[in-house]
Amino acid sequence: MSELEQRCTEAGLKMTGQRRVILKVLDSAEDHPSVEDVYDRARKIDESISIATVYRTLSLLDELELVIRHEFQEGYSRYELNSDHHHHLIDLETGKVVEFQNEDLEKLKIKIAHDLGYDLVDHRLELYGKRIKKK
Amino acid sequence: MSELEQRCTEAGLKMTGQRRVILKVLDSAEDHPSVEDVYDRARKIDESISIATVYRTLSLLDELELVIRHEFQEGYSRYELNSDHHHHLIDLETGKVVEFQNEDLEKLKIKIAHDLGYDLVDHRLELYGKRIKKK
DNA sequence: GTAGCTGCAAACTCTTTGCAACTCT
DNA sequence: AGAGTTGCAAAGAGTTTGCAGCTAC
Repeated sequence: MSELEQRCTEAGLKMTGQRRVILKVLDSAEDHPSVEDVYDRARKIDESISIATVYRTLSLLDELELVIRHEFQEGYSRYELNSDHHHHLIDLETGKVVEFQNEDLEKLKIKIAHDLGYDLVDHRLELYGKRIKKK
Repeated sequence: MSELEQRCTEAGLKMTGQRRVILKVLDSAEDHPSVEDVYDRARKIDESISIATVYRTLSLLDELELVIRHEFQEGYSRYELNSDHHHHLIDLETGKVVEFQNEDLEKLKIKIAHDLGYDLVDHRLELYGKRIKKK
């Protein structure tokens, strides 16, 4: 039983075949798949999975914070496993998503919120850029 | 003719009654109204405006960059006039939106993108927080 | 006069949900 | 056995669009 499956079981979820497949898809994803993506990949393993189950499972995983739901400005959601904290730079020409971390940024965010009289609970930072062309 | 109307005319838009009303609503908004909000406020001035026109007008204004379209994590869009550059902190308890600017942040964003090999074209930063309670 | 704009209703996209059947535990 | 889960299809929310008539220029 994978660590992910274990965490689901601990949270009280029944470990069904469909869930196992979806978790596997997420675990082996190296990108930030949309619901459609997860659905397509899951179907390659088990033809019978329905998209409603994918939606329901992803929602549950989001509630358990095992997964992070992103809404890059595309009109739908993308998901990724919740591991190390990081941000995203979206390549406007290719749609590629580059992950990054920055310590200064983390500190600055907290400071800004604090200066405004708030405790930072959550945040969202996305950069949208174009690759610098080498001459 | 307001400055906003003028900028629309210059961009080649016909200045219809509906557009004038919508621009007025945006111009006098002190918040970040949703499409519904704009629609409701516009209807108070002109009963006959349809929501399709509000959607179409806001899209146009967004293309012209006269307006900024936000998608805070709510499942719909909010708009504001595009004036000075700033970011938003959303109060998780009240939904209130606090605007802020931060020079260090601006520099840092550009630097991060550049270090990753990208020219920063656009970005999105939102903080979600809870007001610090005074004792 | 005519290109562009409007209201209306239908269509679209993404997501959620009611329900009866099924399946983990 | 029974609560939780599933697939299906229908419904929802927000947004877009085709069309015939209207209007600013």
